[in-house]
Amino acid sequence: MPELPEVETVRQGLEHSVVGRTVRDVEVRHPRAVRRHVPGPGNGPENGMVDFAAALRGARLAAAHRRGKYLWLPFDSADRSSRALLAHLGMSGQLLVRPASAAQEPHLRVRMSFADDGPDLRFVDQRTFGALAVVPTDGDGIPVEIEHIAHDPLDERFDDADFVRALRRRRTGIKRALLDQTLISGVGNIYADEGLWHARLHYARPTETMRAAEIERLLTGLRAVLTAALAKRGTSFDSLYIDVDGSSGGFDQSLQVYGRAGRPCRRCGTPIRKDRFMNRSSHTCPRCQPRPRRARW
DNA sequence: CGGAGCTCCTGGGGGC
DNA sequence: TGCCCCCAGGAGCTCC
Repeated sequence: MPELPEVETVRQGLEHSVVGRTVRDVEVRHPRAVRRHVPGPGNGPENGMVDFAAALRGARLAAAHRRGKYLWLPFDSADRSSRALLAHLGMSGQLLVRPASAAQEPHLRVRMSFADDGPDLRFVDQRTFGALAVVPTDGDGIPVEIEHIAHDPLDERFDDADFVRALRRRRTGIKRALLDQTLISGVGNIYADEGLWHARLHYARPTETMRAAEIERLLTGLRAVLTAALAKRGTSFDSLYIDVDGSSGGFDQSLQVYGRAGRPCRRCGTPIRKDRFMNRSSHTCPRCQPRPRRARW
């Protein structure tokens, strides 16, 4: 499940292997992969697959940026300066730099070749929750589609005091808030569970009852986990996440609660508990993270 | 408009 | 062995 450490690892790979290169050809092999692409006016048939490929052909990719779990590569020629290739990996999306001669992956969705005859960039996505699009960018160079995404907790622009205020105004449970990308970005199910364990907070804790010191403790825990995971190039829990070279991340060995149901808490030895919550799994230590009296879902 | 539920999707794995 | 169902979950959408 690509979250901040995984997406940032992919971004670094793209910066190294794709930035500065010019797209020669684009092959869209599955319409769902470009479902978020909006064909521009006067761009021929109202066919997102055709328009996406046409918009990308000939573009020189000038940089690789990330906001939360989104990646984008702005185009740099003058007439394309306000457009970018936007990518979200969803649950199982992979951006792979592969030799043009390499065999097709089973779930290859989009294939891009480059004018320099170097390796392809391939978008492979088993569960098809991910997507690519060519989109307009605003005056700050940010895709309009993702202006609503908050800064992530490793970003120096992230304002702790603003987050404390915004969180305490919410009327929901803390995990639901952590997964809301308009409040804090880059955190998904794995790192939310890990961060809450580090801060000894239960996922159903009502946000409006949280003290500023508890929220700071949570940010400290999240930052520790995200930083350590990034250093290991991410978590490859179900092997669907790999970086642009096809290598796995190593942080799954360091997970404290996620995927450890029934096994002892490494702090107190109590068996880790797994609950269904928000139509997904949540992992807690029942002793370190007691359920609040007034739980909020 | 904030909050919460629904939905998209595929392949691995467990149960029978 | 084969088949069915559950499970993994990010985020846009819809409804209240």
